[in-house]
Amino acid sequence: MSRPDDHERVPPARGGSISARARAAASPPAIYLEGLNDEQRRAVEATEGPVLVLAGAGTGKTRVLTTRIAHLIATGKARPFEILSVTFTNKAAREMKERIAALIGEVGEGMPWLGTFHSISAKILRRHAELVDLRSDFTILATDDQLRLLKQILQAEGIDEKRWPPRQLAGLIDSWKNRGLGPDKVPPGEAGAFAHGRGGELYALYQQRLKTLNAADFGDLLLECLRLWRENPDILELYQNRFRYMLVDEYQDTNVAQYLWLRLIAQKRKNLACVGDDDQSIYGWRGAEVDNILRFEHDFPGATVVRLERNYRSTGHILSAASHLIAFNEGRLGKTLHTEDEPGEKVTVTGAWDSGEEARAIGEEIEALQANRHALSQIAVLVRVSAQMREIEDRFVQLGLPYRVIGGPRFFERAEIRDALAYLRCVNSPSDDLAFERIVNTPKRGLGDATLQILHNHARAAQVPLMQATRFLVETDELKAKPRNTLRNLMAAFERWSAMRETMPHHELAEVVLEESGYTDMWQKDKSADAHGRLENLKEFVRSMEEFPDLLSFLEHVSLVMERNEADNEDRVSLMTLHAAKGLEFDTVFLPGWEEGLFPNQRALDESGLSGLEEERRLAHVGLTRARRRAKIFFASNRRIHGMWNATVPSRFVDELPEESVEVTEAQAQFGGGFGGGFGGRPGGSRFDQIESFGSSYETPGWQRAQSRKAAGGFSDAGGGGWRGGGGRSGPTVIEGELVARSTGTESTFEPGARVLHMKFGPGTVAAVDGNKLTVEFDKAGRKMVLDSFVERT
DNA sequence: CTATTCTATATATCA
DNA sequence: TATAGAATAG
Repeated sequence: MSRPDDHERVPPARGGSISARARAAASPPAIYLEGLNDEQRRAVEATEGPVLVLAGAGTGKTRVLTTRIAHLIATGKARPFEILSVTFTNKAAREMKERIAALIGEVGEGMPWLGTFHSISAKILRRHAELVDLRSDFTILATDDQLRLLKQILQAEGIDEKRWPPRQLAGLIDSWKNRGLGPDKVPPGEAGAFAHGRGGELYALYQQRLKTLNAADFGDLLLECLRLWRENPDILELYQNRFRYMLVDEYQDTNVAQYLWLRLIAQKRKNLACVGDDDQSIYGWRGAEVDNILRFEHDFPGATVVRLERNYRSTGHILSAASHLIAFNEGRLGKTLHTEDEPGEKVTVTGAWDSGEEARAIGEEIEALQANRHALSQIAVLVRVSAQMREIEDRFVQLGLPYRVIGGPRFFERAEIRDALAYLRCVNSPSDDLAFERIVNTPKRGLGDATLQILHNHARAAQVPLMQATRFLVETDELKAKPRNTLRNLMAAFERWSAMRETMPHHELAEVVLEESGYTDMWQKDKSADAHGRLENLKEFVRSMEEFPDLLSFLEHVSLVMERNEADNEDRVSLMTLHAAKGLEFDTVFLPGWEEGLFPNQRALDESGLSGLEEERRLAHVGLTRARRRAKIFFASNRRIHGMWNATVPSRFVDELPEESVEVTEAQAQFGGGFGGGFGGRPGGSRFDQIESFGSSYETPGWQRAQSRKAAGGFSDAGGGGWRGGGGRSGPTVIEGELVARSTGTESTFEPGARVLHMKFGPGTVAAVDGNKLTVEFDKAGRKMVLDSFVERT
């Protein structure tokens, strides 16, 4: 993305250089300002001093941001390379570039300082790497490299990985880095929480390792940038002077490190404009500090605050539902969204018997919409946790509904891509130990722990990179004959490839390397389901290299900016998590799983209490405000959690919606009466008779049933194990009826107290019988629910 | 060293 | 229930 920009040496503009003035004069009077409402216009034109734009969902935030940049350039206040513009995702950065280009004509590389915090920091660090003990070709460590490194450190320190998982340490280090804390500044209490007080020490060791590897992890990009500026005031001043204007998108998502970063860089000119929405802060768990936005006026005295409250996206009912809900939060700056759009359809709340029925109902509603010529690409299903996706996907597959999952593992995080990358990193830099380790035995070459250990020992003893140690060792008899030959061949191959670099375009070289190393072969021989897809990914990987001039620039940027390019214009339903949906909008949005425990998520509540709840509520608000014309909420009364069925209760958020904007329906009339019916669950069934509207009230049978269950204490009182209590317990009759209906229908011949033998769990005593399901107290395995066909009488 | 069996674990995710 | 990673057997 960012090639070295050639504007660097142009002397800084002074008020209005001739060219800038000429440009300003040449452009017709501010066409780009047309169509903005008063507030938006104010946000664009308040160029001087600190500005906070509180932009509610759908109020034209991105438009303000891009117009503001266009305005700065068109009026000659700054040239493109004097504007620092920070976003959180590459996607946002890309979109912004496109929109600016559309406004003021092609800027292309002219906005070199528009990017993510990380890419901008990396760019700065590469220029001054030596000042923070790195070389300018340092590698950027992805999460899995980071974990491997930590694991090595834990092993070297003799710390039990079981008791102190590397992941946990990685999480801790991350959270310290998010708060701008170096190893020396870690609060003793927190450092003590890991491995008997060795947390801080391990953090320091990790940082030390990074330096010797000439590597930085994502957190370091920011942290080292901070250190660079703090320790070198002259360099700080350089950047303070260069950036005449600064803009930050999604300010509510900034963490402490990013806040400090901004504060340093904005200290001098103070032309910092932050755009954000405290009601859309949903990343507290990864270090975002809502406080940053709540404190803005305090941190930047004299700040101009502009509120954007006119929503251009959603209809009245949707907006009032979202506003009413979010008003239950206490820690907020307070905005009142309004629209001049018509009220539109009410938000629907639909209760379903279980998650399967919920998925069915969604599928059917989508088919109905489809029959009404609703574009599938304008429909989204937003879930709280990705585990919810499977059942919905299953349903879509059955119905033949085209869908796409948004989010999930990124292209460059896939194993095959990281492997391929590791090969290239080795070709590029023989001292890249992490890359070498990754691929020495991939594909399998018969090199195991033992061999690797020898390499490691020598490398450490001689203070040389692994590859160099290997080159030396294959000429000695330190190694057994077999691994020695294997390694010698591998080293020869790397030498060959390095030589080819001179004579061959880098993407062809990549092909050769993957072919000759046997890597492509490995996947071709693999006959698992996803092997084909992996080969496709590898092809795409090689193809994507063509977009870069050479291997070096490719490597330098993949870790930060490579994304799966989904040039998919097909008409499909989108399925994603609520988090992934931020910033998107759809005509129709389905919101399944509004149940206590799932949403608001129990874990969020347990770990963060009230602030956790408020973040969950903001997430609900984000979900609702993604919808332009239709928002459809669902909850199920029974859901499987970690494979165990649980009775669930509608989310409190459902109760926080304004009654006048909500319509309550029932997914399946069959169970509406509660008792008696419900046997013989017919799959499919007719399409519309199941979704009955009982008018806009909270008085449908299902609703009341759900409420009474809620009042009765819900699943938490049901013994924790869902239905396992069966016979003995006084669980809701309906549940048992349903359970029997789901089973083969034959009543088990076992009775409580019978001794049985299970093929897996061994001997046990039947505690309860429920249809053909038994609850057995096993002598060894404990209490489990099993099908009677899996045990025999003893 | 590799293949199999076993066991622990399960919010969200950006760079 | 599903999966990833570790222990164990071959």
